[in-house]
Amino acid sequence: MRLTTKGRFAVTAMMDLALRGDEGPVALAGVSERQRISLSYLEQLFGKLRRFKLVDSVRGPGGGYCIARPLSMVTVADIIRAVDEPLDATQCGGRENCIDEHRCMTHELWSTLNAKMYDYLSSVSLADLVARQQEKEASLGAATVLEDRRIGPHPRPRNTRDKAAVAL
Amino acid sequence: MRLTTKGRFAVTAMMDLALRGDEGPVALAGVSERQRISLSYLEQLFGKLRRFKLVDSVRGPGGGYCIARPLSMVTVADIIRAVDEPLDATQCGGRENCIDEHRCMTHELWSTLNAKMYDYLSSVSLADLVARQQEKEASLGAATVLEDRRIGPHPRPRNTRDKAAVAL
DNA sequence: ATATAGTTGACCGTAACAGTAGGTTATTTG
DNA sequence: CAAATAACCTACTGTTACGGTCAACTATAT
Repeated sequence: MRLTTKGRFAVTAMMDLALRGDEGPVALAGVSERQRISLSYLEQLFGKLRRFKLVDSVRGPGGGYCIARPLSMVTVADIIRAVDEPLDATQCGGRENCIDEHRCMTHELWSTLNAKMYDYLSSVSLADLVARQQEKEASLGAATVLEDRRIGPHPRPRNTRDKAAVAL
Repeated sequence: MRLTTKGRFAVTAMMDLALRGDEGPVALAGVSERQRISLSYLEQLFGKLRRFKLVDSVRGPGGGYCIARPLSMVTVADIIRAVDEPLDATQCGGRENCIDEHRCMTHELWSTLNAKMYDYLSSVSLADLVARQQEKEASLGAATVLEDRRIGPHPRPRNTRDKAAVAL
């Protein structure tokens, strides 16, 4: 399991979707500006997330992405696996540094570590992250963090019931 | 905490040292052949390990490296920290993707993961790995894994009491 | 004196990451 | 229908780190 900003970006973007998922599809342009992530880069990441069935896409005006399952069924491990393709680059995949047919002396060490990381990231779902985030916002009394930062007129399409940009 | 083959190589090499540490300094040339790791690469790694005081070096014929502390006082985390310099590249170090002065929504997620990885790797010492390895060898009845694979004549210097190449 | 072996620094090819740019296709709205 | 929107796709860039090589140097033991 590899850990890079790629995976972090993906989790952050999925969080953004989760927090405003009930307003219909979320456009990447919005995610890009709120989370300060390059739009084209997001498009690449969401291409992968879509191929892994973690999100559904809606094309055309008012379109965007929706999370494809209940938030409690999407774990951080799922997201990272989707974008950071080679899941277990951490281990010598049988060959490579493993001597002869014996497993290398440290083989178990790495596979155990891998499992521990995977266990943790699998234990955290988007629902958990959303709950944690809302808790934080409530205690701060501030809705600023997730405000819409778009500069232009960019009128929200359709479902903008302007339920306040705050939360779920 | 980054995980790469660099760290794996370093741990493997330290294991090699640990397993024959009582025969005096261990030359990198031997480690290189036994563990199939490029000598020059090992030299780089051990330069770092030495600067982090994890090993002591002895120059000249019969020289090599010794582990600088009791095996139980050297953890895998120590080794990885020494060679994979930027310890916590996993987190946004305060800036970078963290929005405004607020910590980004996923900040805690990553720092918790980091702590979990660190906890595990800190809980495993070279003494543990050595014990595990000897157990494995005993049950296999095979001493082949750690045999000296040098091809040339390369006579062992000094302390070669030929205590059998097997173990501690 | 000579061979050994650690020490240092420069260098190289590859691959992955992070990001950019341009285009195409589908869908909604006026 | 036409125009705007936004997903989709491909190719390309610049940077970084990894994995590894090479050559020169210094200290030490025989």
